[in-house]
Amino acid sequence: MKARNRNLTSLDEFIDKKVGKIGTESRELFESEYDTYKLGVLIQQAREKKGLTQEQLAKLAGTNKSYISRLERNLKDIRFSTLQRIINDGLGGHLDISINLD
Amino acid sequence: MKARNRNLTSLDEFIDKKVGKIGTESRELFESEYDTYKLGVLIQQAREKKGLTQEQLAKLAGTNKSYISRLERNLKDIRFSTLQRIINDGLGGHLDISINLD
DNA sequence: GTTAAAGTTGTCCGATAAGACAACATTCTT
DNA sequence: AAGAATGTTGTCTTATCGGACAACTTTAAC
Repeated sequence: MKARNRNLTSLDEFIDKKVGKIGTESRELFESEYDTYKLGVLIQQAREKKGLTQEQLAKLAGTNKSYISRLERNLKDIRFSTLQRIINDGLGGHLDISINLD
Repeated sequence: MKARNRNLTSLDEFIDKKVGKIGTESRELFESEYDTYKLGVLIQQAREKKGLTQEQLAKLAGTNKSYISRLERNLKDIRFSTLQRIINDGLGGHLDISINLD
């Protein structure tokens, strides 16, 4: 969501107006909330691709379905190890991370 | 580190012997510890690329140098939000994550 | 070799992630 | 439409992350 591709879209302009320009505090908050939101969507998509229910995934990952539900929709924060456990043990997948210094 | 590329290397065989085969509990522990280790190295490399000291990075990220030191060498776990804050505010970069379902 | 800068480690403590489990809501099946 | 499966939400509790700051160690500069 950061200013990585230069061609302005109407969505970017909309967000600029709605939550503030990049760099402002309100925008930073929005960005980080959006990132955790994305994480939830990512997990949900992977789970559905695997054909698992939240309860099945929870069992495999050693947690419970209420946690998975919160993770997918309204989670505030998550530990790196928890994320890994869910992806490795639960989804049988692998988490790839990289740092992009723009 | 997971069995993603198929050509066996002597390092893989060494790890198999040393900490156990993939799937065993001891190996799982090793893998996750290795992943957090990698994360620390990733941060350190990015920091050095930016020409920052631990203290400078800490200031930018709103933490202190002792935490950065631990993050880079012997951290057990980290919150997603903390990792983001360090990369965004501290390094002026962006964290890219994706789930690889093998 | 001395001094300063940079990095490491110990310890305390407040904030919060995450497990547990029940109650409720939504969606699916027949 | 009823019942079952799946998903959501409230709340309590425990474990631990992360901030603070001091003391110590290592590295760099002169």
